[in-house]
Amino acid sequence: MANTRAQEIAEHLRKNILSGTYLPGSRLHEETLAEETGVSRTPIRAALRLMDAERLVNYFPNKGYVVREYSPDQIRAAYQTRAVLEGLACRQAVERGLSNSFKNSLKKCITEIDVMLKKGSLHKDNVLQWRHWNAQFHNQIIEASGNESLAAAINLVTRIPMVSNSIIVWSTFDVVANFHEHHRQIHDLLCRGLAGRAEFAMREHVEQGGDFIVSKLMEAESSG
Amino acid sequence: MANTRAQEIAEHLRKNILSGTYLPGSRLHEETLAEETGVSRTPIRAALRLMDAERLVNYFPNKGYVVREYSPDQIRAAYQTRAVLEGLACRQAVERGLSNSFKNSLKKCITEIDVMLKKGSLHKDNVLQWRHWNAQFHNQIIEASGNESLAAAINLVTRIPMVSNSIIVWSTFDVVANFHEHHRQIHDLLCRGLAGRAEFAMREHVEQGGDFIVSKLMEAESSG
DNA sequence: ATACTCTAAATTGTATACATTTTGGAATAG
DNA sequence: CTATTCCAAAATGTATACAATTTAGAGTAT
Repeated sequence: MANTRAQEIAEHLRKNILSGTYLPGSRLHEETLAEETGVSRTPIRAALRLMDAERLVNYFPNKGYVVREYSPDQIRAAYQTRAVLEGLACRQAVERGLSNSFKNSLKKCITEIDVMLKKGSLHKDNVLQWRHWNAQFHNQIIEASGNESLAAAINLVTRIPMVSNSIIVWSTFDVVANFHEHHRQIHDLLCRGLAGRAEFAMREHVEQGGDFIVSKLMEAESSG
Repeated sequence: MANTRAQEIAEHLRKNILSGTYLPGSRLHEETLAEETGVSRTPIRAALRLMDAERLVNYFPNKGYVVREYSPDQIRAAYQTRAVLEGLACRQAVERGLSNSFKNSLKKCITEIDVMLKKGSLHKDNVLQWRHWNAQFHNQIIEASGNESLAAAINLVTRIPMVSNSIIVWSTFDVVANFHEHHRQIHDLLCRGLAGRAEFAMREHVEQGGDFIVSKLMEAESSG
């Protein structure tokens, strides 16, 4: 895993763009980044090109790179796209046949969150954990589909500056509990081999996630 | 549109990889490419990074770039992914509302191919035209969906070395005629506002395209 | 004041030189 | 003959110098 500098820089940029350290619309100045990270412009430029291909920044030839901005409509559209893709992941995972180790591994994602929710509220410290097990749940299904193109497409579509990693919006307990029920249902449908129902349950799950995020963003926009 | 050298090189590579001039599995040597194109390694490397992000090549750190190889299973998976995505494009295009100019423009893609097929056989010279109007049909629907993420995901998934641009396999008249009927049906469903049926008609259309390509590839593999 | 031109600074794009890593084969030991 | 070690050649990764383009602001004319 001894990567090249450019890849480390790419990881650095990805993280800071997704988390909002580099805000949407802000310019990414090559020399500044080079000084910040202690390398020359060469690997910086290589990393920036990757960010462009990953749709995290906009590239304007001879002008530079700007962190990509998403309107609420665009975010909604991205979630709708993700919804059909993750639905497909469920269907193909079933069609391919689920191993017992997969079923157990997926079950763990649910029981871990069970523990957190048992208290009736979600502690600040648990949010990171919740994000971990939530991501695990989704990623394991995607991997179980055995469809590389699908995985790549989902990656492309889910990484949105300042949204993907936004922690705050998920703090509403009721919503988290509701999504947790979705996961439980999806797990059940998968294990019972009900490919079609699992597909659409996942679709709806992701669509609701998108609805929630967009509504939260609109809220924040109008108030602050 | 006055692009940078790196972008020109990227276009050059993309074209040659998709068309099979650079065969899957073959190594892309930086200095050789630099000599071929008459530029230094710098823009070559920039372009190669893009090819990596577009999944047209595999990048092995400190080793180099190799044109990506797809197994029949992977190609099938890519088509299945594309199928749900283009299905979504149909649904969203309807939900968004179709302009008259769009309907006519889409209709033209059908009538143009009508002319070609009227003779009962497909001339060699027409194949390029057919590919043009076929691509137009699909792209117009994608554009009409107004979903940028969706368009990006489809681009990612449809560009497969030596397959996307393979002309030969589409030369079977009956198959082309059948797909043409699909287009006619999809156009009709779209214009009648039947979003759900259009979604699944397109899904099935693309899936059948995948079936055909994979079967042709297997054929060619076992014979040659 | 406004709009325009022109120039210098700033920024990105490319070429080249150098550093690091990988590769391949000769030499050698078993 | 096989396997191993080691070194030189080749290829990729990075830094730096230079070219081309864009940007910003002073100066000027209307």
